[in-house]
Amino acid sequence: MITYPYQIAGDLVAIHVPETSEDLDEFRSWTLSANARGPVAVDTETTGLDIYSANYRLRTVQFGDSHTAWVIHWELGGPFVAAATWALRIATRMQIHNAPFDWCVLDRHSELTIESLAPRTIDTRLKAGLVDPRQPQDGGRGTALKPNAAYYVDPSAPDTQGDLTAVFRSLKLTKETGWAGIPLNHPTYNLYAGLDCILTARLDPKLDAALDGLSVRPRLIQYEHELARICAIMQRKGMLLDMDYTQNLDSRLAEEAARYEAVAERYGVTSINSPAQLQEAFIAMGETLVLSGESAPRYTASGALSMGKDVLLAMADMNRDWKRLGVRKPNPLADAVLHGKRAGKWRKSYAQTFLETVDADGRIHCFINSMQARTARMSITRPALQTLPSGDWMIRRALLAEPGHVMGSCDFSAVEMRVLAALADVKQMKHGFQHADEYPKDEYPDGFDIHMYTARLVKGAGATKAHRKLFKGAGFGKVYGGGYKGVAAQTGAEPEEMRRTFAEYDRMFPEIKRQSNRWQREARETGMVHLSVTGRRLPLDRERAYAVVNYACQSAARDVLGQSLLNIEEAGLLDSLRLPIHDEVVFSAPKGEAEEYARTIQDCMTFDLMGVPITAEADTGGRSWGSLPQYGAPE
DNA sequence: GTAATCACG
DNA sequence: ACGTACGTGATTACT
Repeated sequence: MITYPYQIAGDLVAIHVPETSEDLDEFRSWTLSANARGPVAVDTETTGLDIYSANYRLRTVQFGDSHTAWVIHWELGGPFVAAATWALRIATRMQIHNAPFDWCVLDRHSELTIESLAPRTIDTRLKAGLVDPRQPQDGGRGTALKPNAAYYVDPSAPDTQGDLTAVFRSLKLTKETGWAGIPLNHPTYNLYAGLDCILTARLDPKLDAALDGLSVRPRLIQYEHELARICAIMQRKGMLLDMDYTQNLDSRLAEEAARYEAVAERYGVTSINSPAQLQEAFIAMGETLVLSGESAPRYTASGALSMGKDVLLAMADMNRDWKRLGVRKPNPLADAVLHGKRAGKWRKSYAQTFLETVDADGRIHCFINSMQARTARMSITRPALQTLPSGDWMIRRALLAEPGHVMGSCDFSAVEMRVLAALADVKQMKHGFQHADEYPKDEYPDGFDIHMYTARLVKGAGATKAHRKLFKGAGFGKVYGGGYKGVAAQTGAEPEEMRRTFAEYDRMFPEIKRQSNRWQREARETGMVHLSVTGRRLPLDRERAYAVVNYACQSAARDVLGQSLLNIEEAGLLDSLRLPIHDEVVFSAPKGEAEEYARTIQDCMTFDLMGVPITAEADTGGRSWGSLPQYGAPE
């Protein structure tokens, strides 16, 4: 047995690395007594993040408590695998930092399943996020092990991940190759593997004390663990990729990008993604960069001339839907850059990422972070399946329902507006939502619409679609905490007209401003934290306290989606779930039962929130995601 | 690493 | 007193 002594928070701790079957017997007897004392911290080291790739390996499984850690060399197989598997089976409670990753690794590479691990798991990363959800770039501590261990356990605790990358470099390995290439017996690797467990074991009670001191509801902590499990199960299932289509798409986009890059090169632009080169070329062509109807060029945050999409579209004489405006002679470089950049982005960010992340069974297993944003919104990475182009079916066409299935999606109707009406007790708005079914069909041919309803409240029966558009902008402005100028800039409306619309909106729905002021005052009295309707802590930036309306609405809408996921599991349809997308779920349903699945999921996404009905509408399509009616792919 | 850009709800 | 668009992920250029 190799034992590494270390000091954590002034205590002597030991990291054991068993080498023989006698050592493993000692590990077993420690496990039995540690398990009797309380939860056991668990962690894994693997060859990287691509859990589902063919050559992926689980290298070590670590177990620990506050003073002792055991690094079991899974990679050696036989008795080591047997001992670790046994320990994972008998553990009554496990503390894991970022459990979904280890659940998925163990589910794929050991005999244990997410279903058997999750109910016994305490995720310290989830707990840290409930204390403070802010990421480091937003002024928070972040939820990684390192900053939390440093804050709660020992300020001088090593950066086990960061320091290892330095070790990788000394071994002529990189951040990418290091996890697979570092020798299994490397002392720092084993020391840090064990230390992570000890730090996790010590972090957990500190976080419990913090959560208790902040009166965070135990039910909320349990809810987040259930959502993490559901998202891990979606990740394990993955989504089928149409390989032939995607390979074809990749080469089509490559050809298209090259074609437009060649055009740009004729104007001296060698990198269409370089704003500096574009600016120079446009000025050389005699462009003033002042958009029609505007008095000055657009600038970026740091004062450079903007070369963004809006500017390029205007020069190419196109609107936001890429339709010709006919107000000027289109600039051929602007047109080439727009097309070239789009083809390049779609290829690199979508088509190629699909092909790089797909597993041997043709499935894409994105990472679903069930509690990522400050508002606890979920995020999806590797690939970012929440952000595929929605105005064109080309990319979504690459993702398929199961054989014999069709794709479905069910999205909430104006959920953030409904949540706003509920949370701010907006009388007239609530009335509209509550009586949505009673409005005449000729007034709302496509069903009740909150923005048209608002326009009618203000303008009377003569309200037009143009009015609706203005009030829709104002509604979004309220949900985002924006002002009329910002909304006017975003929607292209006249600032003066938007200012009037905002005034009318405020008169009709005075409760929003009132609630915003109340929330901001309460937050200032309680350390710049807003307590959401589900008891979630939402830290505010002092200089952007107005954002509280957005945080309250966005996080409540996220919790409504979370409850829907629990309901869908309860209804027995977890296996059909593919993705959560903020106000929508994507599912795969057997062809003959698609309508029934859609109805059930719709029911799971229908509730009452403080007297306001939350409703959802499901759609089903053909085999591909792109074939859903809103995208319109032929198959 | 930062800035800019572009994809989404 | 006044007004503020919110939240993400990924890529590329450039320092």
